[in-house]
Amino acid sequence: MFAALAAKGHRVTRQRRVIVAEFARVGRYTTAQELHERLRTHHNAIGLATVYRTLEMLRDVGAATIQSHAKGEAAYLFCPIAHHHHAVCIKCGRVADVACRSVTPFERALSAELRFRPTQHRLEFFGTCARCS
Amino acid sequence: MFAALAAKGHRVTRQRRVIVAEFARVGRYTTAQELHERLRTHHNAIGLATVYRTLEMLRDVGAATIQSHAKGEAAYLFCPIAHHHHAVCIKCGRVADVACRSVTPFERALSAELRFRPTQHRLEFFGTCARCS
DNA sequence: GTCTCTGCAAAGGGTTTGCAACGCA
DNA sequence: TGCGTTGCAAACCCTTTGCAGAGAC
Repeated sequence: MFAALAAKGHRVTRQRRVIVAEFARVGRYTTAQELHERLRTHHNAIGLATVYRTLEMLRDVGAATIQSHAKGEAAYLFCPIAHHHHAVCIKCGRVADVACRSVTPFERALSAELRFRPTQHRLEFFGTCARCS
Repeated sequence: MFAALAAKGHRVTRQRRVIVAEFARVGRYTTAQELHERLRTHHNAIGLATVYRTLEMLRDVGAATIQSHAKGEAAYLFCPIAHHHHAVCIKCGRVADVACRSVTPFERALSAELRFRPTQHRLEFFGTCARCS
């Protein structure tokens, strides 16, 4: 994970370690503001701008995804693994990773019917997780 | 479409007709600012706040979806029909509607393996449309 | 006639930026 | 030592809000 940073010429600093650790611990979509607040609480004062810059950097190296559903703050999810999908719990917000499968036939239909050439897709499920059911 | 407004106690005004017409014409994700600019160009000066309020109202009556992928502005898509998916062209931005199918087996697997109870999903394809290929 | 809508401008608030000090590599 | 990073605060800019006049029904 940190190796990916170095590979892109980014440095591994104390702040980045702390932010990434906390970000990974959250396990759901979170905002820069919330992360900043959590770090303040944990006695690791880190500038808000640094949190924003770090999240943006993580996105750049493919270790985070952004999604601002509604107006207001942008939500980031720590997500360092390759292509897959998400099952988002609408009660607790926790996000489970789900392997990608069975979208291919759908894509084939797209090509045939619309002459649309799919190169990427995004699939998210919303519902209730085991704990919240 | 306008009937849905009346049904929810909204009024059909000149501004709303113009905004909806232009919004529907766009055929891709667009922003309040862009819509406002297009209307200004077309000699239909309408306040920016009115554009924002109208988009929000359309979302309320289920005729628009919002999605702010990146930072900055929120993107709205005119989308007055029931559940379906989108095929977004990464070159011209045009969005084609795609009927929903073949996600059910995936959902069943989710229930079985994660004890996650899916109630909703969102699927989007990105690629090149017929015109841009 | 009533109650909603519009336009304007100001307020609000999340995000970015400039710059000097700091600290990985 | 060199160059990326941090922190602070100010700047930005998208979005919302307050209010008086206009308009839908």
